Amino acid sequence: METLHITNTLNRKKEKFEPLVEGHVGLYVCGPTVYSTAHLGNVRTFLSFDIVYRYLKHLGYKVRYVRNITDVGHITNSAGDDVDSIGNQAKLENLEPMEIVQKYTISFHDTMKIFNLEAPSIEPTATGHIVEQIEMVQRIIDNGYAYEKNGSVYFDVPKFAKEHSYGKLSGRNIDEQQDGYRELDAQDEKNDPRDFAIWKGVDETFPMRWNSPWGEGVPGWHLECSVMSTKYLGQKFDIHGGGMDLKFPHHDCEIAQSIGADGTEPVRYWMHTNMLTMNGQKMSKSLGNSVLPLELISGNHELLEQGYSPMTIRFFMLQSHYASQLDLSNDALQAAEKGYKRLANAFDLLDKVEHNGKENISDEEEKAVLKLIQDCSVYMNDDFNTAQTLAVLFEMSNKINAIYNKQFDISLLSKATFDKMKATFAAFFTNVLGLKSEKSEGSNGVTDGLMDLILEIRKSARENKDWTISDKIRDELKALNIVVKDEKDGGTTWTVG
RNA sequence: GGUCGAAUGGCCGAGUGGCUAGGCAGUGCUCUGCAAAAGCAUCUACAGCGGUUCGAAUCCGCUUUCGACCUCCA
Repeated sequence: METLHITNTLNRKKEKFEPLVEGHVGLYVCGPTVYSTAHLGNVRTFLSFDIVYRYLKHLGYKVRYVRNITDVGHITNSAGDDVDSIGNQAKLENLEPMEIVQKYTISFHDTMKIFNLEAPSIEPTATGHIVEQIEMVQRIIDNGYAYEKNGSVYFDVPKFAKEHSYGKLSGRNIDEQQDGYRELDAQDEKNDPRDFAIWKGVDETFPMRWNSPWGEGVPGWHLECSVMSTKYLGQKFDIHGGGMDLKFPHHDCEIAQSIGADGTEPVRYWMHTNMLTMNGQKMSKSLGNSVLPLELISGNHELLEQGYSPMTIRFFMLQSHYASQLDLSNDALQAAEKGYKRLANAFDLLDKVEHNGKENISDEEEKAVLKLIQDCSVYMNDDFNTAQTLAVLFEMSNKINAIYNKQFDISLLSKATFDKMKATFAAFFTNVLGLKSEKSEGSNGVTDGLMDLILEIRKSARENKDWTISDKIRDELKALNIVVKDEKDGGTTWTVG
C-alpha cells in the first residue's frame, strides 16, 4: 500500500486515510479516569495510539493529538446508590478529590514515560471544561434532544433515534435494546431506560460538584469527550480512538451528543483497540486479574515468573495488531524478551557497520534490500501493522548481523542502498515503533573503565592461550550478569543481561 | 437473550483467493581454543463439516469452542 489505510470501525472497512485539511491531522483519544493506577490493559491502548501518532508524524503530517484526563468521577449507580469513582477513592484514601486526581495523573504520566510513549499535544481535563460542558448541555436542550428532571438533564435517545441513527458504531438496534435493560430503579427519573445523563444533579454529600442552570451537579460521563474534541479539533475531525469497550455506550453517545448539539457527525475515522487479556479473560480491575506496569517490570506478581523490561513489554505488544486480542503469558513474554534483545542488538550495531566503498553490486541482493526498505512503510500503511513491520526489521537485522560478522559481502550492495537500510531501520525502530536500546542503562563511566581493564587482562591471557584464566573471567562475569563475547577479529564486547 | 469478533504449527503471533510472515523453542551445518553471538539450512499450520472456484487457511453456509460489549472499564 502506497498510502495509509485505516480500518474505520464505523463501517468495519479498511479505508484510505485522507485528512480533512491537507497535511494536518486531528486525533482524539479517550484518556484515563485518574482515580487509580493504570494497568497494562490501559497501557496497551495508549501504546497503540502512540504508534498512530508517531507514524502520522513520520508521514509528515502535522498532528494535533488530544488525549483527555477524566478528573471528574462519573456518577454510576451501584446497587441503588450513586457512586462517584474519584470521590469514593478520596474517601478511601482520606484525601481531597483533587489530591486523588493529582496523584494518579502523575502516576499515569510516569507510566507512559516508562514505556516511551510520547506526550499528546493537548491533555485537557474535564474539570477545566465545566463551562463548555454546561454550554453543550444547553445547546442539546435548545435543539430539543434533552430534557431536565429534578436537576439532572437527560439525552432523549428515542427522539434522537427517530431522526438520526443511534448506536451505529456498536451495531445496536435501538428497538431491540429494550429487553436488555434492567428494571428501572424506583428513583430513576429517565423517560426511557435508554436515555443517558448529560448533567447529573448531586447533593452536598458529593465533594465534586459545580453550579449550573439546573442546580449543583456534575457533567455526564460522555460529555467531556464531545466538548473537548470539539473545542480543540473542531466539530468535525479526523480520528477518534479508544478501547473497544468504549464503543458502547460511550462513543455512540458522543456521536449523538455532537449531532444533538451542533448537527454534525463529529468523527471521520473511528479506531478501536482490542483488549489485553490475562489467561484468556479481559484484564480489568473488577475481575481482579489486572497486572500493574510496575508489577510486570519487577515480576512481583503471583502470576508472573519473572520481571520484564519496559521495552520487552512494548515489543511484546507491537508483535500483535492493535485490533486483535492479545493474551499476556509468561511464555509469550519470555519469547518477546529474546526477540527484543535480538532486534535491539542489531540496532546497536548500526553505528558499527559502514560500507567499505567497494561496489560489486548483486542485482538480486540490491533488490531484496530495497524491498525491505519499502516494506516498512507498506506494512505501516496497512492499518499500522506493527507485527509485519517488526518482521521486516528482523530481516534487516539478519543483513546487519551478517555484515558485521563478515558473513555477508557488503560490496554486493551499493553504498546508497546500504545507508538507506540503516537509516530506515533506525527510523522505524526508534521514531515509528518507539523502541530504544536498554543496553547502556547498566553501565557508567566507572564500569566501563573497569570492564576495559578486566578485558585487557583477559586478552593477554588469551594471547598466552591461558584458557583457564580467560574462561574464569568470562564465567565469573557471567555470574554477575555480564555477557562477554569474543569476536572474529580478535575484539571482545560485553553487555549486561 | 441481543450485537460484534475470534479459532493458524511445541508456544506467541501476522497474513493474502494461487507467491515459505516473523519471534521463541527444536534439529543440522558454518564460524570459533571453548563459549556466546551470528549466518545458512531445516521440521512441526491454518477448529470440524459442506459449498463457491481451475485453485481456499483466505470467500459463503452450518457445527463446535472461546472472547468482548449490552452496568464502570482502555
